[in-house]
Amino acid sequence: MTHALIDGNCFYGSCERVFRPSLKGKPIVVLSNNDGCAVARSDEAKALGIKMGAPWFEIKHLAQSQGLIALSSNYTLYGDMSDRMMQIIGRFSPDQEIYSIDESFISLKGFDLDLTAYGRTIKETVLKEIGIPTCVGIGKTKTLAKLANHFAKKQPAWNGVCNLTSLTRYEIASLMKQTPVNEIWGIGRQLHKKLNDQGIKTVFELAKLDPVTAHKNFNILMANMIYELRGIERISLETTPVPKQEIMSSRSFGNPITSLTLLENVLSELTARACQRLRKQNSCITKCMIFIGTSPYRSCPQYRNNLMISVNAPTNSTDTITGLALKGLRRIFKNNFQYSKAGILFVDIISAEPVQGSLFDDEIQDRRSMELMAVVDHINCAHGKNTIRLASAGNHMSPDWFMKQERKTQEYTTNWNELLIARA
DNA sequence: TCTGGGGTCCTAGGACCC
DNA sequence: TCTGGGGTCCTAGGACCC
Repeated sequence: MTHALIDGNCFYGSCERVFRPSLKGKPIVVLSNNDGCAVARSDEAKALGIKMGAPWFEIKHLAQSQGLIALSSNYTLYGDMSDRMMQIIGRFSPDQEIYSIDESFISLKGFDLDLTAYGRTIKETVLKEIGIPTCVGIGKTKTLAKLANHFAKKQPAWNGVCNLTSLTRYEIASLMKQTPVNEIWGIGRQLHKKLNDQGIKTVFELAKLDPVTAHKNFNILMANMIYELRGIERISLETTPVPKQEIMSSRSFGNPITSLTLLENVLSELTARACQRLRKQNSCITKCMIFIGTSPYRSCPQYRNNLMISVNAPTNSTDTITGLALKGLRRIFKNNFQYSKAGILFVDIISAEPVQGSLFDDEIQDRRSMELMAVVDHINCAHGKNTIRLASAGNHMSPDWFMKQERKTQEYTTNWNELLIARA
């Protein structure tokens, strides 16, 4: 097997730069919701020492002193740019896995050509067609492709394309000896510490470990990582999207909420969003969890609670689920707290196809509800989200309304009113 | 003043069964 | 004083990813 991993460099920042070329060459960061912390950094911003996830209030001073530019996140824009990028990449292989908003694996199995040159062509095509710079990593397994991508990004000599399959064993070993073990896909903070305690500091040292012992000392994931580093495939390419086993819709609020009514509005809309995603993958739920909480970062009285709710018969109806969610909310809501977060989590997701009705279920009602939801989704898709919603979601009340987004750019590609128009 | 939102997989331990 | 062995299912929590 041979895989390539293509990922967008500073993807969110690059999307912004496509529409505002003046941002090129400047230190920019894209902030999370509520303008909370940096979730994307340009090379220039990294050079200023800004870490991933750095809170904005801690790096704000760099705007004055170093010309750092911060933008609120514009997920509609990034989602659309991602779709376009993935489509372009998909032309280069019959098998593609879209791993995240900015990363895609493709299979290069059986490709009898110069893979390094092929990687370069992919990179150049994406740049030419949508203006997003990427890096390409090629390896025998997904883990090796990830590692190659890391080299392509970190070491300028590769020019953005690193093909491990073109190197000798000794060359690969030498690269692995220079690479700290935590650069591996799947080694986070805790595992890094544990491995370090055992004297395993480099990728090379990890690859040398006995997978069976590693399974005992850690878990199966660690064993798989070692096999993958040795070129033995353990993680396969997922070319067809698998239905989600969990769906979460939650928000933190820039300005805390104290009133039950407002919290009901928020939860109602979050539930509607989650239900829409549920129907999109043609699933139902039998259980869900709602949660609310104050901010642990504020020095106000703290309260956090959640409630697991069971549904009578499997459903994906916004109407039914919202009713249950709001009823649950009233049970866990307490007065006199400053709520900073709310959300709903769907667990126990099952296919919508052969729904087993409960004894007490009115089947006709259920079918009508499904039809109603299909119409709602259709209208919201054609005329913009939130065109139709439940009355409990309130009038023009959206969770995003409570979000701080002071630096957001326009939806250049998905909103007629915000298209970029060249002036003569 | 100010710290995101969305996921996955694995393991341990409890409840329950025979 | 003594308290099986084996199995399943479920849940909570930890670790990781982007």
